[in-house]
Amino acid sequence: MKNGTKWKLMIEVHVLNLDGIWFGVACDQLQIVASSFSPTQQKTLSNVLASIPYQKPFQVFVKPSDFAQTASVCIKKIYDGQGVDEPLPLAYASLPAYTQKVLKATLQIPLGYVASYGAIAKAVGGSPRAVGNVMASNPFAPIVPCHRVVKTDLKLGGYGGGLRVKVELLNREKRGFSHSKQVQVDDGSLTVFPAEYVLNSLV
DNA sequence: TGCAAACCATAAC
DNA sequence: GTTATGGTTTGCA
Repeated sequence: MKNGTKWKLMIEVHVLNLDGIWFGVACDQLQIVASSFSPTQQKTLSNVLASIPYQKPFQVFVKPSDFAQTASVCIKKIYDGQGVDEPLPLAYASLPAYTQKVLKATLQIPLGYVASYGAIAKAVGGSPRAVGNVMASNPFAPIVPCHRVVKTDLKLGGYGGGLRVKVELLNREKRGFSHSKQVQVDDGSLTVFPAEYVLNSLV
């Protein structure tokens, strides 16, 4: 734990169960390093550990720090379809530049809306396939709302946490919007569609 | 519809 | 370096 003269930055890993879902978050004192959720504690924990992008000592706490507590509550709110008022500080720095761009663009998709892989690719550069890759390895689920990214034909596409969860999240987030709109991302704009478009096409 | 090829950033070797 | 791998898209039959 100690490295000679001073403390290393410690990563704290915390899991909690809310409504039968295990939420996990890894953070240091300043920002979230990784997050995940799944039906089992073990899977959540291993997901989070696998997502920690660099080797640092970490510790699993039973009693979370204030920051970890706040982060967990935010994740739960997101899972409930409520969204959060304040953006959570995420540790992007260690991720590849393109990954950062895609994640940031994904964060711009408003609650209740979805965007396509292709549209994101257009906005940030690269190809839809590459965007899909970033989503697949999204270390900040569900904080970065990769569940709001779908195929061009408004079919679901895939989801790391399982398609059932993706549908569930979109169902909770839907707000009865009826028109697509444009949102600004980094250096382009992104067309987003109401979540209903996707949910309605499921039946 | 369904298939095949192009797409392109990463991770793994 | 090189290769394999996708949460996709598009075009063509």
